[in-house]
Amino acid sequence: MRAHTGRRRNDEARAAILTAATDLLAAGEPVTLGAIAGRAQVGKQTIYRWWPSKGAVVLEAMTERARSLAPTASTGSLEGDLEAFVAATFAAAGTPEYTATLRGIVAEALRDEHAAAVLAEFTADRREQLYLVIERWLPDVDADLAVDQVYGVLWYRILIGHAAVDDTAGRQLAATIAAQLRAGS
Amino acid sequence: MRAHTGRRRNDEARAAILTAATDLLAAGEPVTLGAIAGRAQVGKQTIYRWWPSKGAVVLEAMTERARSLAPTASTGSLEGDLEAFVAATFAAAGTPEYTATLRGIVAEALRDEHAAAVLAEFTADRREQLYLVIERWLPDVDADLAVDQVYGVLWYRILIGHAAVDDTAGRQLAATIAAQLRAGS
DNA sequence: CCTTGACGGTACCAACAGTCTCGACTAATT
DNA sequence: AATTAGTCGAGACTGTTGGTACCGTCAAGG
Repeated sequence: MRAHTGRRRNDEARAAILTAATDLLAAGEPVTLGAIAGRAQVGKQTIYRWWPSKGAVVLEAMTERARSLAPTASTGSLEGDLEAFVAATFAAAGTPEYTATLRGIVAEALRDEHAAAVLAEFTADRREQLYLVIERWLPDVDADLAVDQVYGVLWYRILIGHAAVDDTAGRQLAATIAAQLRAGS
Repeated sequence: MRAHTGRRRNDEARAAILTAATDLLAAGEPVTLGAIAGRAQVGKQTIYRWWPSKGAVVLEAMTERARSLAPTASTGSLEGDLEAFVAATFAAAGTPEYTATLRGIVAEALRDEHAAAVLAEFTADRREQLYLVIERWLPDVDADLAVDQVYGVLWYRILIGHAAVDDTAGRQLAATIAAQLRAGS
C-alpha cells in the first residue's frame, strides 16, 4: 500500500456541488444532475466520483444545511425547552424554500436507496436531538412515540400541505406532547 | 349538442388498468407506464385518454382499494373506538405490500401535480373518517392536531421505516391520543 | 352503410440518470 | 526533471421512462 499520489480532491468543487444542489432545491427548479453540474461548473463525473447517486448528493447538501438547527440552551422546564425546540423546528421547516427542499429529498429517497439511507440517518439524528431535550427532564420516560408524533406531524403536513407548519403549530404540538409525557411518567 | 355516438368506453379496460397498477405496486416492481399498459393488455393511449398522468392512475387505483378500510361499529367508548380504528389502520398499512404501495404513491404525488391533488383528497378522506370517530364521543373538541398526530406517525414511519407500523403501535398511539383528547375537553 | 369515437399496438420524441472517454492539470515518488 | 497516479471540466453516449402521434380495427348510433 503506497501513499497517495496524484492530484488531490478539490474541496471547492465539493462545496460548489452541494451549494448548487441546495440552490436548485430552494429555487424550485428541477434538480437534475446536469443542472447541478452546470451550476457548480463541474463535470458530471466529478460528482459521481464522490457520490453514488444524485439523491445522495441532494441529501448530503440538505443534511449539511440542517446541522444549523441544534437544540438551544435550557429554558428551565420541559415545557419551555420542548416549545423552544419544536417551534423553532416548525418555523424553519415551514418556510417555502425549506418545505420544497424537504419534499424534494423525500422524492429522492423514495427512488434511490442511497438517498433513503442518508435520509434515515438524517431523521434519526433529528429524533435524537429531540430525545435529548426530553431526556434532560424525564430521563426514565419512553419518548419514542412522542418523538415520532412531533416529526410525524411535521413531515405529514409538509408532504400533504393541508395544514400550517409554523411557529404556532409547533407551540401547540409541544404543549400537547409535554403534557402527554408528564402523564406517562 | 348531439347525442353520443361511436364506440363506448370499455370498463373492462379501465378495471384492468387499475388492477395492473396496484399489482405492480404491491409486487414492488417498477411501476412504469409501459408495464401497466403491458400487464393490462392495453394501449398506452387508452390510459392517457382517461387519466392525465401516470400518477393519477396509480393514485386512483390505490384509492379504490383503500375504500375497504372504513370505521367499524362503535365499541361503547372513545377509547375502544379509537383503538379499533387506529389499530386496524396501522395493521393494514403496515403490511409490506401496502407499505410499498403507499410509498409509491407519495413518490408519484411528489412529481406529478395531478397525483398530488388526488393524494390530498385521499388523505383528507382518511382524516375525516378518524374525525368522525372522535366526534361521536367528543363533539366539541378540536381534534385537528390529534388526527394529524395519528396519521403523522403512520406516514412518517412508513416513509422512514425506522419503527414498526403494526397493531401494537396503533393501540399504543390510540390510547395516548384518547387521553390527550379527554384532557383537552 | 356511413360516421363517430374508443380500441390495441407501435413508432416516436424529449428529458434524465448514469457511464465512458478525453485532454489538461497537480502532487507525490523516483 | 521525469514519471506516475489520480483529479479536474467537458461533453458524447446509452438506456429507460413519461408522454404524444399515428395506424388500422372495432363497436354503436343515425
